Amino acid sequence: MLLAEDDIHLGELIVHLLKKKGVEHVDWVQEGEDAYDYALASFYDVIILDWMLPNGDGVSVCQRLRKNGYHGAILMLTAKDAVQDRVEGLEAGADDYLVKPFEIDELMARLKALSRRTFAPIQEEIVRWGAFEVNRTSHTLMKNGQQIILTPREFQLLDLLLQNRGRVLTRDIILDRIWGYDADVSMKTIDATVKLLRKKIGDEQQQLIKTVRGVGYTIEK
Amino acid sequence: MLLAEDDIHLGELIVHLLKKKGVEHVDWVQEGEDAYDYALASFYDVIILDWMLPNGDGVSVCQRLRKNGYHGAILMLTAKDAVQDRVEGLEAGADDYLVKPFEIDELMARLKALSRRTFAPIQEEIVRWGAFEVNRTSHTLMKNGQQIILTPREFQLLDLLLQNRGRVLTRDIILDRIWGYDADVSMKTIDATVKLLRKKIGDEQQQLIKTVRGVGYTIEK
DNA sequence: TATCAATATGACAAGTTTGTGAAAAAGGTT
DNA sequence: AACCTTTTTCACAAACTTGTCATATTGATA
Repeated sequence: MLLAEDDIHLGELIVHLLKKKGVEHVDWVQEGEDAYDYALASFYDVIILDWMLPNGDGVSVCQRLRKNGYHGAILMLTAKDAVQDRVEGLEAGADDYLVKPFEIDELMARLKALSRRTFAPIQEEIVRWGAFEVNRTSHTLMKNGQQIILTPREFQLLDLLLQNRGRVLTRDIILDRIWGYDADVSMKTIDATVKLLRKKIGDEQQQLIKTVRGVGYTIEK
Repeated sequence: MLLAEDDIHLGELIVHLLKKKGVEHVDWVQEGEDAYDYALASFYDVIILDWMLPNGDGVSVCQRLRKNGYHGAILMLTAKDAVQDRVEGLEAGADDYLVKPFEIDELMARLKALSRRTFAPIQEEIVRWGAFEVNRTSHTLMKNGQQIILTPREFQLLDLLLQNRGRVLTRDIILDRIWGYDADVSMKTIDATVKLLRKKIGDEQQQLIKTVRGVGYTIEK
């Protein structure tokens, strides 16, 4: 899930509550352009988009996202309650909106309703990578037509690396994204998971997942 | 599209405007029970449901519809604007709500947003699947011409998995879709039902219904 | 090349998830 | 009420995952 909200306090609160409610993965950006870039770079089921953002307002971000093929749900946050504004938001491609100030229960209820609705028309997402084919909907990995069964952690790690191909992910970031910022595990756990993943995909030579000494891990472009 | 609204004037107005806007087919009922019966009898993309209806109020109709497998969109009309009421509506399984009095433009915008989100592949009445033939109207299952009798729960589960072939369904989603958002049953119930279904279709080896550890269940494409 | 920190490796224990069968609970029918 | 079917729960077993640790290996640097 992606949250685009420039108010630091509200942003922190929402992220905190979402995690508490069991939302696996929340990214938070504070500017319109960032929201746009993140949304098209990664894959989000739902985007919570503030109406007013510095550097690219919510409505135009929403419009451009729809134009460029983003098919997940979009929930707009707005301080305006005029009918015309609501209509404008929905016309821009938002699926729902919530007027500030709102209660967190209502946000949760709306998110739930949205993802219930979003669930069906979600696009197949298949990432091809050399001899591999990663299917994010079926949670499967194929190598030359042969299925490789990954554990959840292994799949998360591969997915994360693949989403960031060409970029080196530091251990800090990996820990943050997979185990969560408040996880209580040692860095060694990452190395161990990398090891397991490498073994499963037959990468003992570290040709596929590269170690960048002193920095982290990467899958090259 | 189904409209459940007891106010004659408002009902006529909405039907009129919907037709004018090009909505092909609008059914209009004025009582809760009728709404319930109509909705389960035919297939509607969207149901517009007034919160207060004679003979079965909107919230309970909504709840029962979800419980009994209605998966289209539901838009609630309400005169109430308290946060708690809104949450109640969404919790009951509505996808959206609109507070009266509203402008027709907003209704149209919301309906548009809803049907964009709802758009689902047309449901086949008879689904063929290997040696099996599933009839979704008569709720029967044939294997090589031999009938296998499934209980309602078993059938719902098979149907849900089959509708989502190639996708892994998490326990959360299965619970939501079969038992309903507010079901008071443990996750183990799902496992138990899977077990029963597997036994009936002769899938003790889990070749047909696969377990994706840590994620959920799936029928492969 | 010697040294040191970073990373890899494999084994293990603890923790989770799923399978299984029996039994209880809930409904429906006669 | 007695009977039947379906649904749900429960307890335990089995299978699998995960994180940690001790130790080995590697690579950078002096």
